[in-house]
Amino acid sequence: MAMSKFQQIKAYILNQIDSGEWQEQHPVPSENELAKLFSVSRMTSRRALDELSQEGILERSQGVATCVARLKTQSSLLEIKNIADEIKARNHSHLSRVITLTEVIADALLAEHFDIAVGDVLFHSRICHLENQRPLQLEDRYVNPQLAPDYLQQDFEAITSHAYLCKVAPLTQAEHVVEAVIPDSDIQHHLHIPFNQACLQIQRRTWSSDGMVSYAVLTHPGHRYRLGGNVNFPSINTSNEVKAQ
Amino acid sequence: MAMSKFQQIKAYILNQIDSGEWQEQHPVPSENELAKLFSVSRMTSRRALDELSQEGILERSQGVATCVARLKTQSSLLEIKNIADEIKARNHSHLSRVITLTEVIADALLAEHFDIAVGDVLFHSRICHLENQRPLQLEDRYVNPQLAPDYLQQDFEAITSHAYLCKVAPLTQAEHVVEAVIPDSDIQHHLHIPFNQACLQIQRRTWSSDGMVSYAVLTHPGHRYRLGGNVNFPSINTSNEVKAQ
DNA sequence: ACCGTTTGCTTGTATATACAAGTTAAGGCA
DNA sequence: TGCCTTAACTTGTATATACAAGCAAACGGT
Repeated sequence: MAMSKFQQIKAYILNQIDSGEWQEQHPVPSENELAKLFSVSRMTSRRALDELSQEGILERSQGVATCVARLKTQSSLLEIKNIADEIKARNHSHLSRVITLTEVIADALLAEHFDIAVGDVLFHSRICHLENQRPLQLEDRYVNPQLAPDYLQQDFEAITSHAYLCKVAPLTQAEHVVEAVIPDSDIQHHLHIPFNQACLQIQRRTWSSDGMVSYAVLTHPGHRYRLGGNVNFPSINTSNEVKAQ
Repeated sequence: MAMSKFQQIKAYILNQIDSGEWQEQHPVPSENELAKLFSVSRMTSRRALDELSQEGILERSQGVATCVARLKTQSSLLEIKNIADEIKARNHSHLSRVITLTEVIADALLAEHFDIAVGDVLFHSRICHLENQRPLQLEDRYVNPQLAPDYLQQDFEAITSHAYLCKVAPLTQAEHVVEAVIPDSDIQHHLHIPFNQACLQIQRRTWSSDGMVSYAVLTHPGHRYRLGGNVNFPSINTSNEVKAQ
């Protein structure tokens, strides 16, 4: 593999965190300790810590220590594409559990969303996405059978439905609606949440060049999932002066 | 003052980009050139380039050069600037009702958000925004007194706090976090919502060139307010990766 | 003209060293 | 006890040096 030394140290640290050995706020070894442990110079161990802190995995504070950061489960709004990528980016394990995968008949609401007739056939999948064995998202997806005829034959525990759809019907546009809801008891059960827990729900409609591909309702436990975003304003922050402390 | 050397180099580069001197894809001086220019070691100039590339300002490619990155297409997604504009855009009446306008002492949470000490003074306003006489948003805003010393003397039923802050401390950056919550009884009361109604809550932090300006918590009744947006996908996320775990 | 090698740039990794700056806890004096 | 100094850590900045790895253009022989 020929991983460079600082990458080995990063991998080691991520491993400790991932395995639960080091919990949130747990102090990691200091630069000097890591340098000794791995027989490298301090600058090398430092680089590992620096990059991990940059990535939001660790938090450093001068004069004190470097600790495992509180995980914020944040995602930028622009990247609501793939929950699997998001989880993997946090170096956590991702599992998809297929709950339902079948044909359904469009009711009035679905017919309106897809702009089809009531009674037309759609594909439907209900998949629960788990991060480190804990439910993070319940994905209810309705798919246009014309654009993905083999949808029901896929193994969505091996490839995400999103990835599959991107393959067979490259998306050109998406629309999101975000709202706060208290989900029905069925969803509560799948997400392992208590009664009356608020949830963040994203309704996502996607189009390819050939028309609307899918309508997905993504429900997240409100207390764990955060949907964040940064907006930068045109003028670049030169940030030369002060910080008003 | 007393900016460290690598920060001076970063500022110099950002300046060149901001002034239009260096356009997209324009190569910036090499590590060695910068080192000579600023009379620093290569490791120091390198750090400036490294951080800027990490921040997405520059793109580096081994063996070739470091160039100004292509600007990313901005999201039109979170246009959460001004609830008053939004209501007026729907041709409805907008009213602000000031509930609280006072000094507060920073607790641990606020201190962390503002990066100040616990016990420092902040300004606080709680304002309820009504659409057609019905509550649509409860705005809890904490303001840096250094950047808006006259905040408490304003009449926020005549001008929105957002508009005032934009005037006295033009914003350069903002960060949003959206989540679903069940608010406390006080907020429930102000928003006229029943017990255990889910709400969409936006936490918004804004910066001007002189530092962080304000931290606002905007709470909306879940059943009425929706946060929507369109995202266009210029280049398609290949996302071919099958996860073999 | 074609093709491989060399040369000279670039960025990437790694080390040893030095001092500055921030925090905490132990120690000592009043 | 209470307060202050100091010592012993931590992270942050900066330097000089070395070699590895990637790329491209100049060079040279066929």
